[in-house]
Amino acid sequence: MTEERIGSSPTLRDVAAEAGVSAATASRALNGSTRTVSAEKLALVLRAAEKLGYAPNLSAQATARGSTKTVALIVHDIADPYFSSIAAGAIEGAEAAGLTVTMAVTDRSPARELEIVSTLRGHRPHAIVLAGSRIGDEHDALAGELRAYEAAGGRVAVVSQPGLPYGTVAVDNRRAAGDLAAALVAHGYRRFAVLRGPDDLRTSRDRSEGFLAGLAQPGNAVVIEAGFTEEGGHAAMTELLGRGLDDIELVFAVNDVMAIGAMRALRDAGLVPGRDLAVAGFDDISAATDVAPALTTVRVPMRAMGLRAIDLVLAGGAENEVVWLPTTVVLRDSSPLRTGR
Amino acid sequence: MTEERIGSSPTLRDVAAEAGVSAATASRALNGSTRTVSAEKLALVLRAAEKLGYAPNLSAQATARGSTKTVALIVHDIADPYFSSIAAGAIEGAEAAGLTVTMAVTDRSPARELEIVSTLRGHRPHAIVLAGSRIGDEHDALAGELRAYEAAGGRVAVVSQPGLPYGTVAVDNRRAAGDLAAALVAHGYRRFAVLRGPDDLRTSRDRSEGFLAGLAQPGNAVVIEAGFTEEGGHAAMTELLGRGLDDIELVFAVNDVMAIGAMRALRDAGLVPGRDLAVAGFDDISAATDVAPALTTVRVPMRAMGLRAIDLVLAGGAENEVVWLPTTVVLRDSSPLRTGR
DNA sequence: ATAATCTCGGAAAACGTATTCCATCACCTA
DNA sequence: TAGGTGATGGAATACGTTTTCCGAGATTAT
Repeated sequence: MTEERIGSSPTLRDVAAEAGVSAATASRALNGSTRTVSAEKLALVLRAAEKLGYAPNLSAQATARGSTKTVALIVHDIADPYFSSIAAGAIEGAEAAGLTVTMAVTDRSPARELEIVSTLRGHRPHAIVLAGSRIGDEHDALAGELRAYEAAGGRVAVVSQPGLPYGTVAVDNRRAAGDLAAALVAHGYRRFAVLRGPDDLRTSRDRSEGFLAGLAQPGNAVVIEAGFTEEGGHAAMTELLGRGLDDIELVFAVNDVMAIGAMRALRDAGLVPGRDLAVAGFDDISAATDVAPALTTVRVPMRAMGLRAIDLVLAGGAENEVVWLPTTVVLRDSSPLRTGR
Repeated sequence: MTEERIGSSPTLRDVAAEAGVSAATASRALNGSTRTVSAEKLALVLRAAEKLGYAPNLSAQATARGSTKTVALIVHDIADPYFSSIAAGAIEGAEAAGLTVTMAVTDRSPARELEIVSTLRGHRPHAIVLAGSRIGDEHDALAGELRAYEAAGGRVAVVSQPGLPYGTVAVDNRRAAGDLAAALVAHGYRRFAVLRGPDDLRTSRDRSEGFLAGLAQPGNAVVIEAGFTEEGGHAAMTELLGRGLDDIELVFAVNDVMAIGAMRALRDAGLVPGRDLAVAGFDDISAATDVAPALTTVRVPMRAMGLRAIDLVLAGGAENEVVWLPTTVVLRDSSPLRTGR
């Protein structure tokens, strides 16, 4: 005998009517308001809400309150384990705080990135987390969009790109790559190739420069640029093999997916990674343990990075606080100890 | 000399005022309305919007229109390559249609799943896509929530769980697993172990039952249940080894991450996957190609599944249309041809 | 020339909620 | 007992849009 309107959700007014109270009281009862409501009416409202299957319209709440309960996460490619791990951490942190995460992927296109941030402004998310962006300087369009967003009260956090005027969580890519280089030199390696990503990718640049700086004689390395993907690593390694530089002992790819692509290229050429040519990567994605030989790399706490980025925007601390997370060099079978020459 | 209110975005009224027109005209000018507005005023409004850096408040739009431009995607674990690939496809499809994707992860907890759908209803998303859920029957709470959501005009699509009264995109897990079993039998294998996930996971059940049914003598297989994760695969394989069933020739894990975990357990025990014990998985995640030996598996078009799920909810075709996507058995080095006994 | 239609602009109402005022009532203090 | 104070409920308004409705010109058909 209850007459529910078909085709639409029950509204706060419906609940109020059912409970025999005003909309204001219903509103106060159903969410954390400063105002108190009598136990009697509270029970009435809760019962009515339950009976009608009421779910507050979050859009309406957002316009009334002027703020939303969502945070936007921007990644290059969600299928890339690096980003999906960061996303997992971010989602975990956000859900713990009662926020929902909206996600957008840039496909590594700066134009797309700009477009995304621009439409995102319309969503008025509580915060925007940029994972692996390539914001240039203060003068480009993206920086402008972000400034506008911040001016309107939004929070911004950046993952893995220190030096921008936002809360940042990062690892010291340069130093870690240097540590890796030093460890490999200590393992007996002398002649290197570096497979790096596009030059405008801060992460790629830091890692490749840090690695070169960590070598005893930096001159001894050939550098090849390629896409920041497994395909890119494959292509770069193929090119390297084509050049016929037989004296190279170890190939360092600036991230694990590239390194794994490079290993595949080696196998395609009939070579055995680790034996014929050593390989090292960066990130320690879970696949790094599973490939054979297991990949020497630098462990980056990706999940923690996502989590801390959320902390950062929620804590609302200093504007451009930088959280540095520790890394570990992990040597595995893809770079066996090199005895003798 | 322009006086912009600090601390908040320009509103439609601001734009209208700046352009010297009414709010109604500004609204009509700035979005695809049925009504036309004169070229002159249109230019004025566009110029004003540009000047002020106007971005429409999507929450307000949503409450006014009564519908949002978002679709919600629910996955078990975004760091799992199976789900992150589906997510990549879904995001691609959604962005192409001008929708934003909000994401939630259940961590494989039915309680969490219910909670998520319930809060999601508040967002009034255009559609909800459930990837890898475990909705039981029509009587449980989750089904109830979904019914309420649909009654209010929302669309639901399900990935990989046919038989529910929603648009579905799936692969025929049972048949594909049977095909894989047949191919392995043809390769000379006779004695099998199956590492499967929790029994209430439809996907796991279909794959393990299909595999057993595809064997010549189904009796010849031992079945071990474990978590649907790499850790689960590792644990299951460790248990299997502990049982000392030396006559087993091939271990089939119901998904690739479990299979990869199983391979790791083999190596931990000093055995060589593929030589001492063959392994096969299911899904063909990209890591399957990169492990050594490369993993025999069934290719599932995960990205396409995400994409088609979005198509399904956008097309608005038949309520419970099922889209079947093709699979391919791919035999790799982890299950070498078995010659003689 | 007049009626009928079309085009376009703006005022105002609507969407579903939060919140600001009032008003009422009970209780406490002096 | 009078005035003050605190708790509680409701009416009304605000949030930033979209959309309905109305009216005024302009255009077309007769």
